[in-house]
Amino acid sequence: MRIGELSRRTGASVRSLRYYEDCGLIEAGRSASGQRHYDESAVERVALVRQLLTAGLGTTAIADVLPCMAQPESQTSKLTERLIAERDRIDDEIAQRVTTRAALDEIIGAAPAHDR
Amino acid sequence: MRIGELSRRTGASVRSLRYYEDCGLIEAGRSASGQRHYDESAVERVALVRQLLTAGLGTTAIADVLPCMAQPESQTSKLTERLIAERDRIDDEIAQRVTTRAALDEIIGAAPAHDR
DNA sequence: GTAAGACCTGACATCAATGTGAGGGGCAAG
DNA sequence: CTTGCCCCTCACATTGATGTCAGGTCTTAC
Repeated sequence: MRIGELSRRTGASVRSLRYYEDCGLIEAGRSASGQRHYDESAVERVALVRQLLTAGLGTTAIADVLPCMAQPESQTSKLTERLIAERDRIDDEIAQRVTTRAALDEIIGAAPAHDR
Repeated sequence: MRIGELSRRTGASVRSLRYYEDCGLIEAGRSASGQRHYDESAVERVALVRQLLTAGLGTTAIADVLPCMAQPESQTSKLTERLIAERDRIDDEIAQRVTTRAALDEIIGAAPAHDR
């Protein structure tokens, strides 16, 4: 499939897909005329990239950890360290948000009942 | 206290403190010569601002919800809506991160034991 | 009063992901 | 062959919080 279809099927803009490629997050074959073409697996791959992006990973972090997620056998201890570091960072973010969420919730609870 | 001390006591850079003021998140008195001075309560206030920032709220959202947090009686139904919207957004972020965290954790679990 | 250090404003720089526009090919249907 | 739509690259713009630099003023201790 070409980039427009991949965009439609993943929800990522064409611009973003090209950007992900620049960052080494996805790969594309090229037709003789230079147009990108993707196989089916790209859809899932892009979904994974987007999940990690919205989880707060940067593109370089994703570039590091993606190989392990695609092929577990590629996992080195260096990469495992990286995975652990990112997991721990996510843990911190979760903890921070849980705390703040509770604070907001308490204030909301103090509002007149009909506002909730 | 002046801005340098507030910076030291909160961990926020001087630059950031001025920015928070521009955004209406903190207030400062001014000496005759124009220097900002803060009272003790500013320390806590800045801490709250930073907590909300790291929870992913933008400065305008913080400007909206801060008044409620400082004085619950200032809460209008408009503001309550805003609080609920932000809480729900945080909920989404938490859910997203929990999912991703689990995925990372599973991959980490597949690594050779001595790497963990 | 002078030097050091803290403060002031204003403006430009940074990072990351994405938007947007220009200018130019590619390809399928009529 | 032309029309319309998709694609290409390059490059500049955007958003938000923060860094950084410049040129000038204030405060404090000597």
